[in-house]
Amino acid sequence: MEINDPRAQRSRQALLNAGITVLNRNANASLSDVASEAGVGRATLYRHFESREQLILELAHLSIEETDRACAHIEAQNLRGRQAIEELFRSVMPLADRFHFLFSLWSFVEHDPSLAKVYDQQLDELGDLIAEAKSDGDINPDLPDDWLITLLDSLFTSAWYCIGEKIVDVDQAANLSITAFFDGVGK
Amino acid sequence: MEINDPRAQRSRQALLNAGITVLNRNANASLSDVASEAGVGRATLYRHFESREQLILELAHLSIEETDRACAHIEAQNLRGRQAIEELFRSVMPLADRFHFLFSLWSFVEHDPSLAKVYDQQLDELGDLIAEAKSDGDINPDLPDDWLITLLDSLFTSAWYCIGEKIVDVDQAANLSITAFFDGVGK
DNA sequence: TATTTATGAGACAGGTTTGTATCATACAAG
DNA sequence: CTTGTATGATACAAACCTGTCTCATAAATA
Repeated sequence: MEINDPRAQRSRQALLNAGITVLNRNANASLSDVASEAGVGRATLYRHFESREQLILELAHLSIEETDRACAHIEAQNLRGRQAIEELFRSVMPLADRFHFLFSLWSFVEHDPSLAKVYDQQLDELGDLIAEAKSDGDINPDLPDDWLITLLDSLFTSAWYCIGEKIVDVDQAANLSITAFFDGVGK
Repeated sequence: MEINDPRAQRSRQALLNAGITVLNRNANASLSDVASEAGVGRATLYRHFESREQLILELAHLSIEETDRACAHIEAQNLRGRQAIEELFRSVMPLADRFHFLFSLWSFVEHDPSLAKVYDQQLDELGDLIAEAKSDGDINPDLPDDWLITLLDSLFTSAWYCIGEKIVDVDQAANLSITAFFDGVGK
């Protein structure tokens, strides 16, 4: 398999995109579904990915790295507290499908060491942001960190759902989520 | 099948509980998983439920009715606006697994007419509560109703997850969710 | 105690999914 | 144009799930 061959590159990219789309819709979808969504034969999928497990692992790696890249500028610009978390919403919202993919398939991939390492690092950074926001007075310090992280995650999940249902667009979703997180829906 | 036979009652109840537990964990779990979680043979499951579809439908009915019963007192006491929604959180929180079950398996059961009827009614009542809260000044009227409903659902999902992980208990989860919904996590 | 009946274990057929292999074809590169 | 190779189609075995059936056993009932 020549990785420079344009045919192989096309197939591979189509398969990765289809994998995110199809497995997000149904975590137990068959590889036939993935291949046909990608517009390639099922055999071609197996030429590019050893097994179902390997495909999912590779998708998880891509998703987590993509999320990493999207958030890199937050640290680079030394943002902190509420401002950093607002930027987190705006940066990750367009990648909500990647994020959701990771969450719904986590049980499949949590035991992969290299993946766990990157994920734990992201979780640590999120914990740092929350700690900063608490000490800056942007977040109520009485609230459990784990609950706040779960809340953030569920805000992304619901925002992504609303984007998919065309209830809101990506920018609206980010703004609504930010307001809901910090200020609630009360007047 | 004698419905008064204590053996049959035990098996049936164990299967219903296991169904909620297992299908909540994985909507595509096999009936072997359900049966073994219930501690009964797979054949016994088929003696109580015609098919996989029938089991899911019955679980959905039970869940929606249970939710209905838990919320009945809200209307009976003529609560409205924020007070009603707070009571909704407190009443439904102990049933969060039922609620979550309905949400994740909705595509399986949405075409069942009798179920859709009860569900639409619950959705209408939730819409009424939101409208009242908006006109009472308890909810920002600019926010889309569909987004608010999705947000409520995701708050239940994350609360239920935190309860399962022993991060908070049911009462804490209700209080945290209420505060997060109306006032956000800001100080 | 004797009878009824729900159950567990297991066999079975039909369907789907996974992963491998083969072969003709179409595309890329020299 | 000619060679190399990624692909689609297809066949295949092994595994798994579903739904049905049978039979010996254990629990409920009388």
